[in-house]
Amino acid sequence: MASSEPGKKPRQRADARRNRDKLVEVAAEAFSERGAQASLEDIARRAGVGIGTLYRHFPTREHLVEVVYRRELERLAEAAAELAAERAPDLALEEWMHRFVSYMATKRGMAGSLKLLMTSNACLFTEGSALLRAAFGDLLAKAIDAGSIRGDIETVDVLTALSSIYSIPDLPDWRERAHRLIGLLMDGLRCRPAGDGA
Amino acid sequence: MASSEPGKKPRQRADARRNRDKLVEVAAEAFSERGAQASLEDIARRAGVGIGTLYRHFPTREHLVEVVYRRELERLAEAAAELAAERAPDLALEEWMHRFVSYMATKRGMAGSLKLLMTSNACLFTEGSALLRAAFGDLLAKAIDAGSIRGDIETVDVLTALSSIYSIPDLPDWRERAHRLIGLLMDGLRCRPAGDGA
DNA sequence: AGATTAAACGGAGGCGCCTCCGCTTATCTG
DNA sequence: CAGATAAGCGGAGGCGCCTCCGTTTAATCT
Repeated sequence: MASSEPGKKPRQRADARRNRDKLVEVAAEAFSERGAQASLEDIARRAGVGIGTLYRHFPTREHLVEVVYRRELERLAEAAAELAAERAPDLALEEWMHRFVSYMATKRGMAGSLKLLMTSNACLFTEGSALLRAAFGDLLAKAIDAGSIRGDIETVDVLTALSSIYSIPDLPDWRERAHRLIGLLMDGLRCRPAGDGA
Repeated sequence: MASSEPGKKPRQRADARRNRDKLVEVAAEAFSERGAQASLEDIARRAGVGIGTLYRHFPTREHLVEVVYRRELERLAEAAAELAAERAPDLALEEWMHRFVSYMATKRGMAGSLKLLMTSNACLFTEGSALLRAAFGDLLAKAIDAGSIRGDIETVDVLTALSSIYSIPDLPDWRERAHRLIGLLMDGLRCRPAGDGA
């Protein structure tokens, strides 16, 4: 009855795990640069495995897309802590917002395949995105504590601003625009010596 | 300046029209028996034309599906008049309802491709289906006038009944069930000599 | 009728999807 | 370490999608 142990480890070969990881990594790249309809055969090729291996690990395109999506989300959340540790609070916040937009771009590309989560642009910080909420809230709080940005700011306000930024209709230069807008947003948030408007 | 005439007839070759018609006919068959993802190459083959010809007439699968759908709808509406002319009013009504269910089955098969019209099962008698409404209303009125079915019936009531019939979840024997239910519905509608229940 | 012309044809070819199954190899056992 | 065993691999093969372009042919002109 050794098979009924709670910490189940029936067997997973090392090469299998390696291939799986490599596939996810390559797929993330492929999806972000060619959209969710990127060729699966191409992904397999770039990962250095046979197409059969890809299909064994991910029975459908949607399986693969979902795994990639989740991984990106977790990475983004982790990045917040790293950035907070190695940069000035306001710069950490800014950099994180840029990454957030890039992430949204990827997610956007996968929208067709992901029937989930994307129904409206309002539900972005629900569900699995509680992680993102927390990450963002931390960065913002740190920046306020450090006095690098204005204190009269609610987390929700900035989230709303971000929402409208990534909700820009799919123009060709979507990413550029979004990043520029983040620059503007940061300028608005930052504390300035003093000054009067005109 | 002969080209600016209002009744434009720039040119359409006879064989082109013939091929197009044949394709629609074959496609209707294919879609109804294999769903909307029936092989386009197979349709072309069965129609006796090259795949290139199919794609010239219908640039995307959706184009073809839509044309087929509209044709079926028109046919169904026309059938009402024919049936009314050649059968007893109650039998005409019954037969028409059976055809209606078959039509819905086809439409159901194409649901994936038709983003339109199918959003909810409530909107079935809107838009282009005004034709169907009219056709059905006529048949029902004739049957009531002739005294073959009960007079205390509203068009809307029977439509509602039909709606619930074709809305049966996709069980394997979906069509059978639906047709049996129509039999029941007709029994209920028909006038009977007299009689007391138990 | 014969010549002319462009509308229309058709299918080869390139690509992607997905399945199937014979071969490899990591892991376990003695 | 050798042998056993099944987890895992991979790519050929069959199918469908769609494009492209050389060939056919209906319609028109003389």
